[in-house]
Amino acid sequence: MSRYNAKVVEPKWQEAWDSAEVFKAIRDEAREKYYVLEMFPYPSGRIHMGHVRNYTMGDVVARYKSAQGFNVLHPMGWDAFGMPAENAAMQNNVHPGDWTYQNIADMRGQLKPMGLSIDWSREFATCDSEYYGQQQAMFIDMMGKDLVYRKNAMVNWDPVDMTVLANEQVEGGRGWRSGALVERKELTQWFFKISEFSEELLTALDGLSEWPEKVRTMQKNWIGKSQGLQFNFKTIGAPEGFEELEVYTTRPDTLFGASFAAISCDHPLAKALEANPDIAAFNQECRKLGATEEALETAEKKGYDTGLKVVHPFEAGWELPVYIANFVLMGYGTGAIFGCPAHDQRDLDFARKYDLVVTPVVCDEAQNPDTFSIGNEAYLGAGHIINSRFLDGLSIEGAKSEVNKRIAAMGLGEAKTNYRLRDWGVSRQRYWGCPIPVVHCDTCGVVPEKKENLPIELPKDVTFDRPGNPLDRHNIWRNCDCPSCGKPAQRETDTMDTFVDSSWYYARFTNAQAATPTVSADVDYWMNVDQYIGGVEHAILHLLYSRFFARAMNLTGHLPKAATEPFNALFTQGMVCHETYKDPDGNWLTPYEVKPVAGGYETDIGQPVEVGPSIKMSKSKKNVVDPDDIIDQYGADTARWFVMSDSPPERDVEWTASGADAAWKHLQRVWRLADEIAQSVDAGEIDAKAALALQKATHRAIEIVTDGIEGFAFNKSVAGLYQFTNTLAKSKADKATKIEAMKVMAQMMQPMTPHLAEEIWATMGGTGLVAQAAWPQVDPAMLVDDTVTLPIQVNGKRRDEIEVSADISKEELEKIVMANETVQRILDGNAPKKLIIVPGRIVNVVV
RNA sequence: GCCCGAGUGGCGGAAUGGUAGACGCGGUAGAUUCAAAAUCUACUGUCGAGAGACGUGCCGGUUCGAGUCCGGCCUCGGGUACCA
Repeated sequence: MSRYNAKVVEPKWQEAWDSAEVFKAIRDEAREKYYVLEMFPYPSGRIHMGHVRNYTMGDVVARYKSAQGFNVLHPMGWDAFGMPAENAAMQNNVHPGDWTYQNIADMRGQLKPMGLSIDWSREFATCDSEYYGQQQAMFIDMMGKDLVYRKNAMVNWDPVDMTVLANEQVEGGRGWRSGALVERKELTQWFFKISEFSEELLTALDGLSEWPEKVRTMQKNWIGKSQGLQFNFKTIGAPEGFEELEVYTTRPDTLFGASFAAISCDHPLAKALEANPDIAAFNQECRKLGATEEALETAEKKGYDTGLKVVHPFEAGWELPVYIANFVLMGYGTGAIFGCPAHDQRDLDFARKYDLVVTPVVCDEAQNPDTFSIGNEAYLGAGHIINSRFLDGLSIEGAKSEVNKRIAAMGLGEAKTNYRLRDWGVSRQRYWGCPIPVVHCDTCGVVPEKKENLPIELPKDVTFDRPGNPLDRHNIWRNCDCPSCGKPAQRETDTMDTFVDSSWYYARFTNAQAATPTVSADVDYWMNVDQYIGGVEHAILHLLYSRFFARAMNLTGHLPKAATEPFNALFTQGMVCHETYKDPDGNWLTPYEVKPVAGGYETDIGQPVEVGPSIKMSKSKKNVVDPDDIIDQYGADTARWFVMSDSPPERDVEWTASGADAAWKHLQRVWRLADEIAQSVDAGEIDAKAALALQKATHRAIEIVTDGIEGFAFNKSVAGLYQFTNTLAKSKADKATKIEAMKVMAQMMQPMTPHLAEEIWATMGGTGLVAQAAWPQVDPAMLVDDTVTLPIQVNGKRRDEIEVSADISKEELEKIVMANETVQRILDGNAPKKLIIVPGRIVNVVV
């Protein structure tokens, strides 16, 4: 018996595919295309199980679609800019570029042996100047279409390192390196006008029928459309220029329940009041809260009474105090609100703390309006208006429109639709990113670079011995000629958010070497991505930015109108999780640095290990496991088979080492079976019944495996293949029938275990490569069974089962059921109340 | 805090509102072997001798019938705009 040796077999077939250029995607208008794309990886240096799972899923789809006759595009690239490269530069004194390209080489070296059906000729990294130069060209085009602007925005500022920090680099309000308390600081930064597309991005979600509902819901909530009222309060005692305070509210119906007004610490009025040292100090304290929404929302609600008042618009003598409050966001609405504590939990918490009036103005229909009062929980439900003069008795909706009408008539404001979605700040004060291609000229102001000067390449000679952006202190690079007047000028030193890089890479893959961002013949043919696959963690930012960018590319002539929604179908796979470990000093440990002991883990030097929850594998938490061991030990097919088994693709998986061995055993078994069949000799009479049974099982397997792949339930396809293997192993059918069955097995296994499938295909005498064979077709006649097993329930509980012919009549079935011993015993002479028959499924006797 | 998910045997998981636990791991017993590995066969949710009872995170509801639908919770995970 010949043995299956993955180490020999896998490279052999990979070479065969390469030399036949099986996976090279060639534009061919005569053929229908299919574009499969997995979210490209960040080149951290090692592939992990998440990558293996993600790229195997994409590969299964790509190979399956190819077998169905589509002209498949399945490319790969690298999301190569970003912070880790700069961190490595600081820690290990390596250049971010060298570090990144070395990582790419390492990871490519790990990916290629997996036998993925990728067209590697289209590979690029976003840090290639050929790529980011085209991105700069599009930035300039977007400036031309007025999609880009500058404004002030907040960043995390480390006052010791004198540098901008990412949110991730702020831990408990302190800078991760310096330990200094982080402040919010205003900087002039570049923005894309994504908010101009709020409505469009929202309504277009309805057309994304092949996206998961949860992703569309998350994006909808993120865009956050709200109908409200924007109006002015008259102020009393405010500095000059602040005679009015403009607020935005989604609850104008609760205006008579107002008990205070509140402004953000970044509101112009709050800043104007900073002459008062107490207010300056309070504002400063608020700014130390950090810049994230989470930090602001979970912080204890605090306010400072400015002493100013605003006048209620419907009652001249009614004055409300004006607070500066740490929970009011400058970035949403007008940065000022009125608080109605009875019907907003945050406002209520605030009012209880500062002892403000709480007047209910919406009454629960189930309550008595005279006694309805608010405890420590705001009332958010439906009801009618009370305590509100001319609004009393109205519904919430009725009151809203009445208030809007009166405010508009008084000339104080108007109804307004607001969106939570903010413009996309793309400025990063960092080196390892795409330089923003503009020049600052004393004469001409801010001007775009000339396209013929692109790419504006990053200078190589930089150092990371000091914090901050090396571009800022690289005077040779910074100094340039103004593209407009030719006089000496200075380059912009901000680079772009890496989300920009990943917002159009899918389009670049359609012609990765072009001298323009895209080529219309190629985007026209290959776009859209038919199946996009990636993690749910990208449900909002990456996917929303990509949807915006595709629209911007359409407006600047780089994508056709048909590609403004670039991803036809989206599948979000679950994450690969692992426990986290910390040593007694609180440093993260990798799973390789801990060893199991009774009751837990300890370090190499015997220190106790604190075990944390199982969470998304990430470099920063060090809970990453290498798939290399499995690939080395068992081969790529085993690794691929293993990650497709068991867990449904959309679910998170917890990495465990057991099970890989089982996958390997199964593949060995299939090979052994194929080998036995090839060497077998028919003896005696041919068993026609067994042959038919095997043929039927084959077609049932085709149905299960096909449905599994179509439905992104690869684990069910795998289970079906296990079952089919068991059937085939036990079959008494003749050799020819078994060979046919085994050939179908090879075709069905090909997307998941392509190397073994080729080997079996060749052994069974298949023509050509199984990678190029057509997908097997189900013969519906082979799926029909003569008899069917029906469970019999009594009162919904299963009591017995009967075997009946598949086309039995209802009357006949009733007779059989009533004659059934178990039913008779339970009925005990009584007549049944009801008999429910679901044809082919179940019988339920109701007593 | 807010938004979005998930929760089923010892474990990974299966189940158009219709036999809960397919398939795999692990376990037990047996065959084979000088012995072992490998392989093959059978059994394997819990309780119970059995009939049967109980079982899908918790509480309640709809239904002839609920893991599945509805309401209210709990726990865990993802996102929260400078991690990618």
